[in-house]
Amino acid sequence: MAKIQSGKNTTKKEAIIEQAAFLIKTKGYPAASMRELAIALGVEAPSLYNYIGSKSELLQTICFKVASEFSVNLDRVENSLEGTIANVESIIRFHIQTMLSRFNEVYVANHEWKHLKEPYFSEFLHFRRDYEKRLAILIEAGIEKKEIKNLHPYVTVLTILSAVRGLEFWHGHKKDITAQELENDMVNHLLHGIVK
Amino acid sequence: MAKIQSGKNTTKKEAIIEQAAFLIKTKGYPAASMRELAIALGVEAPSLYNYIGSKSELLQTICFKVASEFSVNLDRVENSLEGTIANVESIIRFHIQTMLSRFNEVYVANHEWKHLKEPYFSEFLHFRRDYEKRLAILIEAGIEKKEIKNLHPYVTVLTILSAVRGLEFWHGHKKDITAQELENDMVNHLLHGIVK
DNA sequence: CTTAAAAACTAATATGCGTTAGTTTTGTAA
DNA sequence: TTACAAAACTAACGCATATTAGTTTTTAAG
Repeated sequence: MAKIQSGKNTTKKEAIIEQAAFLIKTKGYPAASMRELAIALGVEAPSLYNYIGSKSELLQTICFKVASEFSVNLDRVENSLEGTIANVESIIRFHIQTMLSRFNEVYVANHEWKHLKEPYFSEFLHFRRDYEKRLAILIEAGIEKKEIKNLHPYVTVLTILSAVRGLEFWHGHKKDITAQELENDMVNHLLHGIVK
Repeated sequence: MAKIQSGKNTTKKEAIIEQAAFLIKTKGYPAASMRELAIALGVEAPSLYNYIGSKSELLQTICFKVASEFSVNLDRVENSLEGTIANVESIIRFHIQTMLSRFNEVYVANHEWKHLKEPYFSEFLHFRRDYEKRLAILIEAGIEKKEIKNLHPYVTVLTILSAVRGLEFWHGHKKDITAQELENDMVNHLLHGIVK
């Protein structure tokens, strides 16, 4: 049968991962079958094992790649000399932009990580908690500097992260509003509220 | 083997649905097996079919029950004589309270509805879009009355719905903050922002 | 052209799934 | 005690799954 097609600067393994992200996002990890993945790549299922070790390895790769990118960005912000508001805004914008530009992978990392096997499941869970904790510390610093309202930091973090995660549903609405407007309005909402 | 236990005011079918909500939430619909559901109820899998028609029927029941409750609440708010801010606040609080008190079922309705079969899938999708549309109309009215900032209504709706949906992750943090504080802080954040 | 490795294939294994059929046990009312 | 229905059981069917083993085809270099 046909060969696995890979774009110019991507290996075949990366082509598989990219397609897997789309399929897992669409069907959910347990319902995403290797056969269907193979068909999408124009190949029989066992051929995939020339490139990957297992189905679960695909999920691991996607989840930890995304996690790493968010972590690196947070490193950068933590070392920034800006004020808390500017830092929080920067993080929100990064989340929105990453969500919109790398939709499939980010969606999978957000929703399908619970199907990771041990020890990856625990590792990912730990990463998530750590990420939230680091954000909460950022918020707390802003509260102490009286730049930010004294709401419970974890609630603030949860509200922000959940809101940006919800961009998954921004599909089919792309005509009404540009990505830039969306980003600006959501930042405005999360920082300053909607009450006039 | 043992009989299916049901609480005082619930039928056995309701006991099955309740346990199914927990299992589907935990494992995801495709990975939630009838055998495991049966074990949790102290029974063999085929015995469940004395009470239910199929596995997919369980998902349908859960999803549409939750949808109905949110719809009824929105009916009430739409007929309210309060201002837009009060209405939006009321809706946010309802979402938070329902999310916290009926966690399993709301989670399943939020995340597993994509595994509904036709025509239920389309029906549920239509309901969701309709619900968002009704909320957007509420927001638009507030903008016209100059009670609410002129942000894109759909972005506002998306931000609010996503934020409350994120309460799924508020577990293990229950010690630090009461449900009432959580509710108040999130409402405050979504209405007035975090910038001092 | 030959050769060797890469990459596809076919066939098969073991496992788990939802569900049905048929049977036995349990509970209740006459 | 008898009789009937509810609710459990065991066994099995048909199907889909991830993965492995072994084989053939394709590709590319000498």
